[in-house]
Parts: sequence; C-alpha cells; structure tokens
Amino acid sequence: MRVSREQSAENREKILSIATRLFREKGFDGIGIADLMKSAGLTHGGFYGHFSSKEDLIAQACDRAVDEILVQNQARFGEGEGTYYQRFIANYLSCEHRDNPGSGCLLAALGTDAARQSPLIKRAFTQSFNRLFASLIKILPLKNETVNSEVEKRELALATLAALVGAQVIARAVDDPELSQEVLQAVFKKLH
Amino acid sequence: MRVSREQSAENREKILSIATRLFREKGFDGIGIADLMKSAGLTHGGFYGHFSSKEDLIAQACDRAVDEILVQNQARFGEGEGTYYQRFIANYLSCEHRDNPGSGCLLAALGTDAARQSPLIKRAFTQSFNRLFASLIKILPLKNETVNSEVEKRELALATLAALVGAQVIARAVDDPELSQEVLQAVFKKLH
DNA sequence: TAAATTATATGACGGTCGTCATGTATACTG
DNA sequence: CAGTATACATGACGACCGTCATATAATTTA
Repeated sequence: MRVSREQSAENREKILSIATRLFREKGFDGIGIADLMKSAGLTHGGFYGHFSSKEDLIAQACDRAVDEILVQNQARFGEGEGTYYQRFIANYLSCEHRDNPGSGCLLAALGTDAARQSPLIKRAFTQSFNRLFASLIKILPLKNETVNSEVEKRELALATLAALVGAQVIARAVDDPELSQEVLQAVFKKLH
Repeated sequence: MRVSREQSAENREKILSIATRLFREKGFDGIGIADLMKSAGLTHGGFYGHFSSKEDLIAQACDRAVDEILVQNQARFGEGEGTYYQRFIANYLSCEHRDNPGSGCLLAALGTDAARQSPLIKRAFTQSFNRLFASLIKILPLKNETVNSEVEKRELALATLAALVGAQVIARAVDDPELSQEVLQAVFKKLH
C-alpha cells in the first residue's frame, strides 16, 4: 500500500526521531532495523526506501541528537535563575539527564561506542561534538582578571566538556546510587 | 582431545586475558564467543567448560582489566619524574593510552556500554571503578592550606576521574587528530 | 595396565542481524 | 480517467549470535 508524499515524509521523520532516541538508550548495536521500524509503526522492509543503510541512519541520528539538545537548551535559557552557563551545567549534571539518556547528550550516551564505529559515523560524531563545543564556548564564564584569548576559551570549554561527559558516563555505569550522585555533585562543585 | 590440568588452567587464563583485551577494543557486543576462542587457539564449544556464560566472562574480565591497570601503574611508579599523581595523569592522558584501549582504562573503553549491561555486569563494573577510585585517592596531591577531609578527598578524586575519563572518551570518539590532542592537553593543564 | 575422568572438538539448535527482490496497492501525473 | 511512479509489506537470503548435546581422546587415578 502506498501513502501520500506528505505521509512518507512524516514516516521518514518518525523513523529518524525514534532512532535518535533508541540509539542513545540501547546503543548502536542494541536496536535493530526491524524493531526500530516496528516502533515507528512500520515493517522492516520499508526502511531502505528512506535510508541507504543502518550506517547512514546512525550518521543522520547523530546530527539530529545535537539538534534536539541545542533546541532544548535554547528553550531552557529563557527561564530559571543564574547565567546560561550555570543552568547548562546544572542541567547536564542533573539526575534527570542521567536517567534519561534517550533525550540527553550524545557523548554521554554513545561516547565509547562511537570510538569503534566506521569513519563515516565518526565524522558525523565529530561534527556533532564541534557544534556542542561551539555552543558551550559562547556561554563560558569569563574571569575578568585573565586575558581569555580564543585558545584559552577553547581550553576551558574542552576541559569543562570532558568533566561533564566523564561525570555522566561514570554516574550511569555504576550501580551504586549514592556513588552515582556523588560523582555528579563533585563535578558540579568544581565547575560552579 | 584432552589436555593436562595445567594446560587447561593455562587455556582458561588465556581466554580471560584475551577477552579482557578484546572487549575493550571491540565492545562487549563486538566480539563473539567463537572469534574469542579462535583468538585463544581453541574452538567455541570448549568455552562453557571454563565460564558459565558470556555474561560471566564479562564480569570476570572487568575485574581482570583493573588488575592489569593497577599492576601497570605499580610498575611505572618506580621510574620517571614527578609525583605518583603527576605520572598517573600524564600516562592516563597520553596518546599511547588513547590509541591502545585494549590495554587501557575500562571506563574509557566501555563506560557508555556498561550503563546498558545487566545488573551482574554493572556490579562488577562498579567494583572495578571503586578499586581505581581508591588507588587514586592514595596519590592525590594534597594542598596544605585546606583541611583535606575524607569527603573532600573523595570529591577531588571523583572530579579528577570524571575529567580523565571524559577526556579519553572524547579524544577517541572524534576523528580530528588535532582536536583529539587538544582535549587531552586541556584536561592535563587543568589537573596538573 | 585398566578404568574413570574430563578438556576440548564437532556440529547443531533457535534466534537475530542487515539487506534486498518481489509483489501490491495507492497517490500522483498527464 | 488511464497510466505511471512509488511507499510499503512480505518473505527470504546468508551470516552471525549464545548455548548445548554428544563424541573423542588423552590424562589421571586405582
């Protein structure tokens, strides 16, 4: 049975949207094309009308994941207390973020998996990282007493990102709830 | 064909040793029992004489990986310049570590994968983390002006570990060599 | 030396994976 | 309204997965 052009575009959108969440929740190898399509209300055969391969889908999903994060941050910036930077790290290091990898940071959810993927996927991953990196640089807290050259800003942003990502990776990997929270809190204190 | 008790123990040891490396290189799902046994010079059927399941092997491999790291560090502590702490972070953030996940830190190699594993594996992972955590606390640089209570030492060690792990996760995930090195260097400056 | 034990090899099981050829029904196009 | 294009469903493929039953052969034990 054939559907309208419009419906087809919606289906494609839905597949990509669901994949972006499921990959982060289950890992690149943790979700198959058949289950993915079933989650979208379709059967597995139709997949290749929308994407050339699973690899193709993964690459597009990496892009999409960062789109979502940046939009989420943009929305959150209108409300709440403190500077953009303070809200950003507080949200990143929250238990909500830890417990919902499917809608969270790509690096914290799939960082170590990405290192083992094909060049095409690593390229997409790198571009996604650079977009997040660039958006963090813009909201960095600048200390007045230092020069804050471009190089120094990059350094600070990279070290901050590393601490954020590492904190969530550890917080999610351990099965001790207290230890998990302790990691998030320790990094929060350091960055605040 | 049957082998001697001694040979059997050696075979078991070899399987575990190779698994400990291959899991870190290829991921828990990236290496199968058959290929693993082939790497050990055996066939897949003999596996279940040594381990009750793949899950069992993974749990033991997590333990083993930290054994190796701690022994490596112990050996390195006899040589080189600077304090134990300085040598530890310099080694952790080195390009050699980045380019050899198979003999490196468990968290940096399998952190995001671990978050999705069974409770049994997460338990083993947590214990491994705690061992690494404890060994880092012992060599922390203590500033004289502060109290350095146990809680503060834990905080410092956790924040340090997060930064180290995050740095390697990012450095391995991106395909831009300059960016990769920049991350390692930025965190190194922060921790030094 | 003879018997019992056991480490490994062989081969198969059901299940899942990514991929694709084919069929079909419907939306577009002229 | 007729003809074409195409989005999806169906079902199959070869390969791989973890697991296990059985057979074999060599060590260990008596």
